[in-house]
Amino acid sequence: MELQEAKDRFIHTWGTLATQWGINRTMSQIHALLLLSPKSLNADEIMEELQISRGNVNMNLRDLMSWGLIYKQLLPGERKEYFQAEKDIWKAARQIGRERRRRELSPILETMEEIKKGVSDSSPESAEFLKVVNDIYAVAGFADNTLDLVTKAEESWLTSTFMKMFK
Amino acid sequence: MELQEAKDRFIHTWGTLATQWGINRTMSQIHALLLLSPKSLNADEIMEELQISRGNVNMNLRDLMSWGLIYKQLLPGERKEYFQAEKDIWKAARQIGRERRRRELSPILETMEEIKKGVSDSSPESAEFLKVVNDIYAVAGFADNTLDLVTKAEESWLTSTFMKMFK
DNA sequence: GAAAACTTTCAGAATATTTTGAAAATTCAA
DNA sequence: TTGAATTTTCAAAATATTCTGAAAGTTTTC
Repeated sequence: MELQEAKDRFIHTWGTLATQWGINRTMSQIHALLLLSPKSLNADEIMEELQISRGNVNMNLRDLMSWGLIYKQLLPGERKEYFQAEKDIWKAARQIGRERRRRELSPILETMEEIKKGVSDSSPESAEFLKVVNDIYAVAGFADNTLDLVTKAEESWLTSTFMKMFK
Repeated sequence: MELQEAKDRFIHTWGTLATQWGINRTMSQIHALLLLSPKSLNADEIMEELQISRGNVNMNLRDLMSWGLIYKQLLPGERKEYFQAEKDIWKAARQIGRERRRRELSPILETMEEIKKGVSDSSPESAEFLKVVNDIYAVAGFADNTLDLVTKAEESWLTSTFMKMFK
């Protein structure tokens, strides 16, 4: 397998896997491209490499920055904006964890809390309903706490201390 | 807030949240409906309740069963198939964790492994590429192990021993 | 074995998401 | 300032996903 072939395969696969996670395919592919690129790239280079439009590139670069996975770089003597990926994969993974926690777990907790407030468990039916809501709240809270802990931890702690818990 | 209103809100919100997780809205709503239903429901009742077609109901019930989140029930004296949700939310959450691990983490590990095999780190460029691949492999492996252990653990262990780590 | 009751399938329709590309906005150098 | 270079926006087009409903398939009953 040629190096370029392997890289292309990586980028392609990364995009496909992302869709399963509910993440835009192109966003993932741009991320993969920047992860693999030794130097930072500008919009034109990304358009050329992935054969996609300028608008698409712009939008997804913006999203990737909001996820904290890439950085904008202004090179001296260059008008164009250059982008580079966070190359520390553990750091990037923590960032993804943080974002998913904020975007996906927090809304669950908020909604369950609101529902809990609004319903009194005066009737058996209400009590049963509230049990489900409370249980989901507890599970989501557990996931939320765990993700919080893990995303704040260092790689070394995760791979040593944390993993030893399970022994 | 009326109980029925709260239930409807729960079902609606659950569906909306699901789409963010890359999960079909209707599948989630059917799951929510069954979670909240004291008795098991048949296809017609679900069609009526959520105002969706028979084909849609059938397909999503099938998916929910493949996720291990609902069970088919054959009631004596009834021709129709009835469905009930796994009411133990911790059990359901473990099931979701197991499935996501199988569907989303395993493919990453497999792909990274294949790429690692196929590329020799003879050149500096190859070595750099392999570093990214190896790092992703390590992070995915960590997530894979953690999810494996958590999905095998009991609720009591998770909420007591595990949570003590946060102190 | 035939018909009724029910479930499954799947092609086409409806809906939702993503992408394009050109116009508008912004930035920067002179 | 001006205008060239670059980025951003967004309506329309392309694509992808989900849903429908009727036909085909299966199971059960008599």
